[in-house]
Amino acid sequence: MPDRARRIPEATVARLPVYLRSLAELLDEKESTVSSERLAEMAGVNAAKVRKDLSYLGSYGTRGVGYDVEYLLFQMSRELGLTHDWPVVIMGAGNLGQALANYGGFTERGFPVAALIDADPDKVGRQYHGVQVHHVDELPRLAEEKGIAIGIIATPASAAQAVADQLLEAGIRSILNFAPAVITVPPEASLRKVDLALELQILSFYQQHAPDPAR
Amino acid sequence: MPDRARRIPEATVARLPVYLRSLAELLDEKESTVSSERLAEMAGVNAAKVRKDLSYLGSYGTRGVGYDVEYLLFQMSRELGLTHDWPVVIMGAGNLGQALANYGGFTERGFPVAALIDADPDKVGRQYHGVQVHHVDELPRLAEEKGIAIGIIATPASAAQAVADQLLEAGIRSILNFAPAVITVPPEASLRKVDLALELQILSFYQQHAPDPAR
DNA sequence: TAGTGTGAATTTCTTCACAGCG
DNA sequence: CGCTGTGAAGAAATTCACACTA
Repeated sequence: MPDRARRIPEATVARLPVYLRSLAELLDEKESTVSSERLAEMAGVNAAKVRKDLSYLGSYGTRGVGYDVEYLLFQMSRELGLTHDWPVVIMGAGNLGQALANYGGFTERGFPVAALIDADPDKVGRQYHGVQVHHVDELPRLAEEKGIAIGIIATPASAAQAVADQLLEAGIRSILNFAPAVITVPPEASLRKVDLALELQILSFYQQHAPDPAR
Repeated sequence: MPDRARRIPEATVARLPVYLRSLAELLDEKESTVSSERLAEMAGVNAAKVRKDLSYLGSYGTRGVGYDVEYLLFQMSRELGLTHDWPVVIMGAGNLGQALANYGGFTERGFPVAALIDADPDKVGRQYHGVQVHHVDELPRLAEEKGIAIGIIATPASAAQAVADQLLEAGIRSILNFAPAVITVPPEASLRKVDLALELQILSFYQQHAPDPAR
């Protein structure tokens, strides 16, 4: 266990990718250094938080100057494990699964879609955006062969837990769940969820409780 | 300002939709009451949290018995502002915008897609899944006429802030941002974000730091 | 001198534990 | 007696404020 002295708080981990994106922009603009203040503005947080967050990675700044963009970008990529690609598998070749396979953003950011999986024999063998649809039974083999470490659940809610179990069974312990269902995984696995309707419902709450109930 | 005595904490608001979904399931199964323990299990949290969260809505439980499923469902819907539909507009009729328009889950949960908006004249006038594409200039009129209160940003990152400003300009103060960019809105507006690649990067971090670095 | 790094203070969120009620 | 509702304790996250140094 890497129980390192300075474990990085969850809230910080969730912000690192935002900083990373900001740094990539700065590199594009040929900026060689950046202050916590500037980075905070770009990331939409405050400067104290940036400094605290970055301090968990190590002392990579220079007092009176700021942070070296390229060096910080490298250190952060390393910490996030983004120095190599992570092939992903998408479970469910329905509307959402197809859309995700079709979405270039994953591959572009180092998460190539290695396979789509569906239980429907009619879909198996097809291709979407160059990604082959396989049967569930192939999952363990594919996971092994293609070194898949992350599974994306894009099935109906009713199938989500079973599909999560199949992923775990195949040795895939990082799961991103798009199905509107609560799924549980053992503590050694990681689970993130994206629930579109839920986000809208949260907005609805604040809309409902807005000072001036516009409309 | 509704500075009511018991403001509901943000963390609680974010969980209410999960409880709501669980309650809907229970209603389906003809369960008339539910304990905090059972609800906690369904929502993937612990019972103390459920009770604390529900207590912000009022004292809707019965000691020794639990919560009346139907009554709690109603009170929660009301609090979340889900007793009526909230028409939404999707900004950007590209891959993602089309996929979202095509995704039935929104309408089904009370967020009908009233319009797609795109700047590209070639796309204006088309329909996707029965949703008409309009030009940006039409936004203020559409917002007014259709009572749109929520805007979904599905444009490239480079356009996201400008599009957010257009939404605010049109009186739409609740925004769900899918573009991989930080956008800022005035304090009276609400903003939620969904960033797919970011979620994968967070998973990558934990994968990287996993006890047994499977693969 | 400008801007980092970080203890300390503050706020927010979670969990505990039990009084109190149906 | 069982389960809610909630003060109080505890943990996590945020913000403050300033010593320190390149």
